[in-house]
Amino acid sequence: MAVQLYDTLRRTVEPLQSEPGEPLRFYCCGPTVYGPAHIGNFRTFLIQDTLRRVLEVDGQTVEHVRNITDLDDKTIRQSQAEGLPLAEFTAKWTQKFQADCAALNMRPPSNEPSAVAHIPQQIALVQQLVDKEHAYVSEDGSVYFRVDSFENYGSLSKLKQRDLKTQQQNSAGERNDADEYDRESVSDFALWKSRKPEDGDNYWPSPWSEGRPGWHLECSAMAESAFDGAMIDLHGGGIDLCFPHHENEIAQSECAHGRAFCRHWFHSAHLMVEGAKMSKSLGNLYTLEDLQTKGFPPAALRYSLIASSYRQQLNFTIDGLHAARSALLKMERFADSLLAVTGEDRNALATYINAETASGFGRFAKAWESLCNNLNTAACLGAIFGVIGSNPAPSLKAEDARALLDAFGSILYALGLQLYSVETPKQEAPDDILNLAQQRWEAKQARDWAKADEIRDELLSAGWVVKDSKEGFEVVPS
RNA sequence: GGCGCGGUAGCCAAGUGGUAAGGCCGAGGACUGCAAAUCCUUUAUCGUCGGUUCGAUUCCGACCCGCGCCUCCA
Repeated sequence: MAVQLYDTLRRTVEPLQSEPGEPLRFYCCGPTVYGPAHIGNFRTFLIQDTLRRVLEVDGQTVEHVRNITDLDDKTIRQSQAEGLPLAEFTAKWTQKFQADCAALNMRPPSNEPSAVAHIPQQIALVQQLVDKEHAYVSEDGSVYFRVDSFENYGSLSKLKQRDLKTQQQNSAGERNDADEYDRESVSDFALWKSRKPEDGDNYWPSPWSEGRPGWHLECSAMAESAFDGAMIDLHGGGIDLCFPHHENEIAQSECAHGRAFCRHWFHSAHLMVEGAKMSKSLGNLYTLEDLQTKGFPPAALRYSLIASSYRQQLNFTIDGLHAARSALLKMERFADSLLAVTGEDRNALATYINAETASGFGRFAKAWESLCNNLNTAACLGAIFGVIGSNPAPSLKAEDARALLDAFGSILYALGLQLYSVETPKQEAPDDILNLAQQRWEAKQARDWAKADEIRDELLSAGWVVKDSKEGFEVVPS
């Protein structure tokens, strides 16, 4: 079954396949590196990573490009606030972003181009647009794209040009006053921004003025450069980028090159936090680090963020994170039961987690088909737990257990879920607690239940729970 | 106003024209001296009102409610 995915442009679910013999060229609008990425950012990037993994399991070669936006108002402003050169500042946050991605078990993209490293390409692109009169130079040396010159403008977001032209108020009812007064139309957008005092040292020479490229232009130029001029097969991003960012990318690239920019558009919905829009002022803007500090493993966050439909808004909650963690533990027990049959230890699971399936998906066929069907991760997880619920391990021969682990491993690879990473770290109890627990154990051995229970209550009020087994006991934080 | 997403059990969440996957939590049971852990069992008629149909949660229409985007926010 071919991988199918909803296409924002055509508004239908379409098969996803590259040209014969070509890799599937997948471009994602990456993060703006002016601070730590939040879980909303990661939802989008995790969905993209998951799709890329599904395509790999499907046997496709994916050229995954995700840019780093290191040149825009926010990076400039924030670097200056911290008194750091832009490059040093963005390098710091780029590294943090990459570390977070690794913690979330995201595959590194094939290529992570940076905007600052593509200034010449961007200038060349602007030049083409100026030459073809799709762009014009203003008095201060800025260059704007002439939206009127591109008939298809608005086709992705289905916004009619006349709506855009007449729409001079924003959603708050305020006038959209441009801070530039030299645009021909309010819907025109900047390709090149002439240098302003607040830009500091962050300007580059160009045929029009010293300045810097506009944000929309960066992606067009980087995509063109990364794919060596070939058309993008699949372009992803958060739903908010649909308009105007992607609309503008299309306009720039198609006007410059006279051919289609991208075949298939992939947008993921935003997330809410505890029922409210995520924002700093509400204090509900989580980063990966925030959640790790609260004791949640990255794998639980990954599970939580990919477990529901990517096209639907996700309401992120701490409860949901607990549920994700419990669900992962359930998967671990399932893996344990299979490894017990093959006679392997937990370390062996890693050998099963890869894009290949030697013997097909077997019992996990439904789980795999769900992923192929518009990345239905929720149905996939449901199918996985369907298999787990009727765990066949006890009746399997070792070779069958290995085949099942092979299929399970490929599904886990596609979802990017890491098992055996969600245990609460063992916390060594202090000596006095251990002493008490030892006394309780002795009382228990002497069948002095009253005393044993008394000590257990004492431990509990000190914050420790005793867990007995046949061989002995352990104490864990309550 | 334009474009888009959604309203399914306590929470999260799939799905189909023929009487609703799954996860979490809760409850009951097994196990245990009692617990914990684990295992088993268990919880809905799908926003409202009409229509089409032998039959609709699933198709059509209307309505109500929540949310997102509408110029640089993933």
